[in-house]
Amino acid sequence: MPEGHSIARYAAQHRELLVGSQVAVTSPQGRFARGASRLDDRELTGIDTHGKHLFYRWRRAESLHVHLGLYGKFTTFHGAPPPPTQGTRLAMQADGVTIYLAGPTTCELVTPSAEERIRSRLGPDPLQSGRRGHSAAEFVGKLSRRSIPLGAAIIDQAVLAGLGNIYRSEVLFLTGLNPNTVANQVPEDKAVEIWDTSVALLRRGVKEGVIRTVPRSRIAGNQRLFVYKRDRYPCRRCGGPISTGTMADRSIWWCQSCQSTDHGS
DNA sequence: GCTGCATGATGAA
DNA sequence: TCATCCTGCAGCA
Repeated sequence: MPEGHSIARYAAQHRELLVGSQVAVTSPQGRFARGASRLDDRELTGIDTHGKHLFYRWRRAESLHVHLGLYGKFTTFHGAPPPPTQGTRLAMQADGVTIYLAGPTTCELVTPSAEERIRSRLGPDPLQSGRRGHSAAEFVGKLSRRSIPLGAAIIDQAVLAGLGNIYRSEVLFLTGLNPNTVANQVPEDKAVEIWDTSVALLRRGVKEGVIRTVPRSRIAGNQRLFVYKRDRYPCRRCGGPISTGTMADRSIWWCQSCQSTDHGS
């Protein structure tokens, strides 16, 4: 679930439900007990995101930094919540709403300087496109300094913050780029296209709550993607085979003929 | 009931 | 490049 669009949705939902309220914060599991006690009964003043990272702001307290990793999940309950499970790291309650957090990679308090260190390692976030530090130009610059394969570069959060393993395959298909292309060999106009495509896809993901890259009119059943995990099916565009391999330690899929290394020139 | 895998990231080697 | 951490569930017996 959690690529950048999911994080943005959680942030929006939690803003709606909790910002402006005094929040009862606990750690039923106990692993965040100390942090929870520092936040308990404080007012939540805002929530910011950067790629897959969440930062919760409180009146007179350090920020809460959450990263869901591969398994982390928030669950929201209106009214009486079920008892927390053994895995419930964090519980936030206010105004009849309860939010549980289970399985995060990170759930910690951060000082402003610690947050700065985290953010300084992150590239531009397509969902913040237009804000300072989050532009196509920033992305193009970072991409041009990498001599790793493009398929590895665009899920490197230091290059582009927010894309995960599904989006990387889909973005490269939609831009017609082969994942094996060396990042710094990508022409600038194609790099800008990667950024613009990421912006559009992530925004759609935020709006719809699922990752969909295939236009609605072409969707058969619930098949929403062009290439991700589709190596047993023909390419939706050319009918050719979908290739798969491992890149940056994770599986990747692409169409050999639609995604030519020389980008069709 | 068990195994392996997954939309993530880190740190050691 | 690999082991590791965390949870949930599909697939298989």
